[in-house]
Amino acid sequence: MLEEHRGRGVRMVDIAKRANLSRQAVYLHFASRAELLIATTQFLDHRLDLETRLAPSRAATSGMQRLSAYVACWGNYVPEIYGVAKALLLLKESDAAAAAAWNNRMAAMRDGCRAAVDALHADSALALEWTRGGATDALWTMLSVENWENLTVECGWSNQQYVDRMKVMAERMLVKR
Amino acid sequence: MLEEHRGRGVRMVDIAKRANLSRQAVYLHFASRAELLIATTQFLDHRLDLETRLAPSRAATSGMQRLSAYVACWGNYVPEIYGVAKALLLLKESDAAAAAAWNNRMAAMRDGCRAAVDALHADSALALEWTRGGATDALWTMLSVENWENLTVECGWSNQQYVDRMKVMAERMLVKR
DNA sequence: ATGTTACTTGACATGATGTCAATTGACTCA
DNA sequence: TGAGTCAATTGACATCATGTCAAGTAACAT
Repeated sequence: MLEEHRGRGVRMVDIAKRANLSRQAVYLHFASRAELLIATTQFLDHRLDLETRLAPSRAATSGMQRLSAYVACWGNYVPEIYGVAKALLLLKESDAAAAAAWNNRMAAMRDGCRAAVDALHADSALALEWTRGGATDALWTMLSVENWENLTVECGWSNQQYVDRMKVMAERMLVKR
Repeated sequence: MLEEHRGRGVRMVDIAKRANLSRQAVYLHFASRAELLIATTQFLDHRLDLETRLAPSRAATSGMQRLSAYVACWGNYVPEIYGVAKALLLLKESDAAAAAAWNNRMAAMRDGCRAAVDALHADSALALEWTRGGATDALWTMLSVENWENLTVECGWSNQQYVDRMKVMAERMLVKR
């Protein structure tokens, strides 16, 4: 349902109906909407097997290859989690638990960015303008779900275009020439 | 008040109190919270004199200079409007009028991005990987308020760092070498 | 004296989340 | 067969913010 509605306007009563339950019964399973969304995210992560998807990036033998693989992995992952992610993103502004859960996930994503930047650095391929921290911040921000949303929904990029162009952007931005 | 609270949690009753008015009286002046926020944005734009601030960018004699001046202008503008912008950004998800107002402002910002990209193109300085449309999308997304928020608030960049590094990012990303 | 203007107070509707109490139907176990 | 447990139901209620409506008031102008 979250995918269908892009994370917006899905109420507890809608979820209950779809599960053939009363609204109140949902609270017998999840203490709050935030908790339900967080559990959904974890379920999705497990089902989509993020770990396996990350293998190509981890197996990369050069910094540039690692960066490219990471961007591709993430770029193909976002559309699959977009609905839940957006719902959590909206809730985060008013719910501390949702904010914590989101920040936690983003911290994990940031680790991937740092690993890619470190791999570039190890190859002496990181452009001289950047510190490793700064480059990680920049890459992490560029790859945000909000930016994916902006580029695909507002700008009309296909996901393939997103991945291809984001690879170009990341490489031009970070890699020494 | 919006600046103080970073655009979050400012209710009609708070605004009314600060103006020594009853909550209901505010509705004698603004039909809805959305309208009040939109009016506030327009007021701020006027007071901060965006047009004058854009002069250096318009006066640029090269594409690269124009890009750099535009990034600086925008990067110094965002922190001044952040509170209202964030409030509008939050409301946009649930209010059509707020969404329209926001999109309108973002369209204006996008024009600035396109002008910078066009100036690069006119100098034959736009990197070959980019179409003008694609480059505009990318620059526009990179300069989003959300990204500014991410880099300054989450990553702890000072605004000076934001401007300097964003110039580097934009240039590396878009300019041919 | 009359009307206008800006505002006040108090009451109410709406919509979503979340809580609570009482009840029901199915299943299990001694 | 009777007792207990479990999942769920219904209905009522609290909360919180937005937004609406009606009736009243104080200052001021003509």
